[in-house]
Amino acid sequence: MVKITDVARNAGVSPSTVSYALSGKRPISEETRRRVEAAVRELGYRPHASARALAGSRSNVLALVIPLRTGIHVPVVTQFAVSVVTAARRYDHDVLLLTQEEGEDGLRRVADTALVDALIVMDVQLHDPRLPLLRSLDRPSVLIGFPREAAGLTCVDLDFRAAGELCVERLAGLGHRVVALVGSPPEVYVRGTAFAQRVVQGFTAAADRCGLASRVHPCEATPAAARRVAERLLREQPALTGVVVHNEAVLEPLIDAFEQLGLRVPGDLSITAICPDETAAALRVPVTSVALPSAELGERAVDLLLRKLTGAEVPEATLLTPHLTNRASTAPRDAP
Amino acid sequence: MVKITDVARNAGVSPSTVSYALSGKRPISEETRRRVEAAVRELGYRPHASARALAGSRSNVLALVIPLRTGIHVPVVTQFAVSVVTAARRYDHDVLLLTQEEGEDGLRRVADTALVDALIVMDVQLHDPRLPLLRSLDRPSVLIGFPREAAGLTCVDLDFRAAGELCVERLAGLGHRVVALVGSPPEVYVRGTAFAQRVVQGFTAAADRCGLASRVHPCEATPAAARRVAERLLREQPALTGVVVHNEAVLEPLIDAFEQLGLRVPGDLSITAICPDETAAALRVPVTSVALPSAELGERAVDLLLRKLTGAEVPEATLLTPHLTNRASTAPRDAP
DNA sequence: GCGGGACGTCGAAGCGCTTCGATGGAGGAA
DNA sequence: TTCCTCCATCGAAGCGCTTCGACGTCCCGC
Repeated sequence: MVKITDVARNAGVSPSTVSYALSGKRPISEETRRRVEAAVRELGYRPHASARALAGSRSNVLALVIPLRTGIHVPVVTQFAVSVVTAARRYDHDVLLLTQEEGEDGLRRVADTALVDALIVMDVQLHDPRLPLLRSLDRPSVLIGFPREAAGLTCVDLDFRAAGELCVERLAGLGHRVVALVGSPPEVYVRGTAFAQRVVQGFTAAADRCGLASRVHPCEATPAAARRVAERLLREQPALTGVVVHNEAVLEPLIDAFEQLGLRVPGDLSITAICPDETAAALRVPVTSVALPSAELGERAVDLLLRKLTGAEVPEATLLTPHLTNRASTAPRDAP
Repeated sequence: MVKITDVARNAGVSPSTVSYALSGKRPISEETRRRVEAAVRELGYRPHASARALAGSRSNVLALVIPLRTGIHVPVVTQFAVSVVTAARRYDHDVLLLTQEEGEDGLRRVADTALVDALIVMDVQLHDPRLPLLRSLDRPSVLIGFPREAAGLTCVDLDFRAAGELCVERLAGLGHRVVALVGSPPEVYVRGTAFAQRVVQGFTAAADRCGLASRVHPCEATPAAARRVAERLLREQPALTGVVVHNEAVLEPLIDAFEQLGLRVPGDLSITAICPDETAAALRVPVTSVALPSAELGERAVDLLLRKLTGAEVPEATLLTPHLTNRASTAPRDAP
C-alpha cells in the first residue's frame, strides 16, 4: 500500500504539505502542488479511508435506511437509493445501506461508532419511533416523508396533499362530478404512513372545494382486490366518472376490471394516478399521472444533508411541487 | 464520545485489557471480563469504527455493486440487496452500496482506500470488463452470475441452465410436443448476460432431448411487445401448446394476449416461467414457475465472502439447484 | 538598510484502537 | 524453599492521516 509518506518522499516535501496540497486547506505554491500531483499519479496513491476518517473525524459516508414493508412500492425505493448514491458520489461521499429491520439500534450504532457522518431515513411514519433518537443524535439527518411532529427535523417529500388536489382538479376541470380515490392498502393507513393520509386529505379537500361527490377506498395490492373495489365503486357510486388511484400495484388490474365491467377508459371513466412516470406510461392505457419524483427526492435529500454537514442552516420542510402529465386515461365527461 | 480509555478507567484495567476482553483474542479472567462488560454497558461504549479499522486493518464493511440496466428486474435486485445486508449484519459487517455506473473505478476506489474488506458484484456479464480488475485486487470478491472465464473467481448463481431444462421437462412430462421460450429483451442477449443465455441453452437442450419442436423469442419488457410475440408464436408454431417465459415483466401481458387470441391458460396453452415466486403467485393466473431465489443468493454470497476473509478456501462455482412450483398455468395436453 | 507581513513549508502531536512483547504473581514440581 | 511455568494483565508502539503552531524566506515600505 502506498501512503502519504511515500508521496511526500517522491515529491521531496513533507507529509503535511502533501495533505495540504491535496485538500487545499492551506495555500501551496503552484510548483509544489504540481510535484505532489505528479507523485500521486505516479505512485497511484489513494488515501486510506479509515486513517483519514480517524484524523479528520469525518468518514464521508452517509447512511441510507430503506423500508422493507408491504405496501411500499419497490421500484420507487430502488430508484431512490440509486439517486442517493449517485448524488452522494458527486460530493465525494459513499452510502451505507441499512434496512429498517435493524431499527433504532441500527441508527444508533452507525452514528455512535462514527461509521457515518449523517443519515437519510425513508418511509417515515406519522408517529415514528425513531424521531426522538434522530433528534438526539449528534449527526444530521434528513427524513423522506413528514411525521406529525417534525419540529427540529429536516424533511423532504413530494407535496402529496397538493398531488391529491391536482388529480381531483384535473378531473373536475374535465367536467366530472362524481369521483373516487382508490388508495393504498388498509395497513398503510393503519400504521399512519403520512403520505397516504395526505393524499386523502388533498383529495377530499379538493373534491369538497369543487363541489364533487367523493369517496375513498383503500385497496390491497392484488388484482382480486382491485376487482372487488371496482365492483364496489360502481355499486355505491353509479354516477361515477372519475377515479384517482394512489396504488401503483393495482393500476393495471383496476383498469382491466373497469373495462370488464363494461366501462371504457377514458370513454366512460377518467383515471388519474399518483405513481412513477414509468409505471404510468407503460400501462396498456397510459395513465394521466402525478409523478413520484424519487430521483429528485434522493438528490434533494443528499443536497440538504451535505449543507447541514457544512454547518449551514436548511429549511425544516421541503415539499416538492407535484406535476401532472396528461396521458390517455382522461377525457372530458360526456354532456349529460 | 466515550472511548476505550474511559472504559478502562471505569473498570480499573488498561485499555489493552478492555480490547482483549471484548475481542476474546487473549484469555481474560472471568472476573475482569465482567467488570469490563459492566463498564461498557454503564458508559454506553461503542468502539470508533475508523479507529478500529485503522488499527486492525479490517473495516468490517462489504461493497455491494448493484446494476442499473434495463432488462434487469428491479424487485429481484432489491430483495437481493436486502438479504445481503441482513446476512452481513449477522457477521457484524455493514454494506456499502455502489452503482454499476461507477464502474471499475468505483471498485478500485473502495478497495484501494480500504473502505471495504471485500466485494459482491451483481449482474456479471459473460465478458465482463471488471473481471481482470477483480482478480488483481487484494480483496476477495464474489460474483453473482457466471462469466465465460471464471477461473480464479468465486461465482454464485441459480443454475439457469437447469432451470430452463426443468421448465421444458415439466411441459414434456405433461405431454406437450411443441414449445417456445419467451426470453429477455434482445439487448440482454446482445450484451452477453450469462444467465439469459444459459436459460436458452437449457431450454434448447432439454427440448431436443425430449424430442420437442422448439423456438426461442426474445421479448421487450412492454405489453405491446408481449402482444406481438404472442401473435408471432401462434403464426409460426400453430401447434404450440407449451410456453416457457423468462421475462417477469411480460408474464401478465403475455397471458392476456394469449387469451385475447382465443387460447385459454392452461386449457389450450401451458405456461412455465422463471421468475420470483411472489410474481408468479400474484398473477391473475398463478404460474407454475422456477423461483429466482434472490434472498438465498445474497446469503450464499455473504457466507462465501466471509469465509474467504478468514482465509478459508471456497469453491469457485456455486450453482443453486432450481425448484419448480406447480401452479395453475400448466395442465396435461389434450389428447390429439 | 532594516523591520514587519505574507506566504509556503515543516515537525510533531494526536485521532481511538489493536497488538506485540514484557511483566508480575500464583501455583506446581523438585 | 527454590525454580520454572503459565496465566492474566500492562505499556508502548504504531496504523495513516490531519491539523496546529512554528519557522524560515522573500518582499515591501519607510
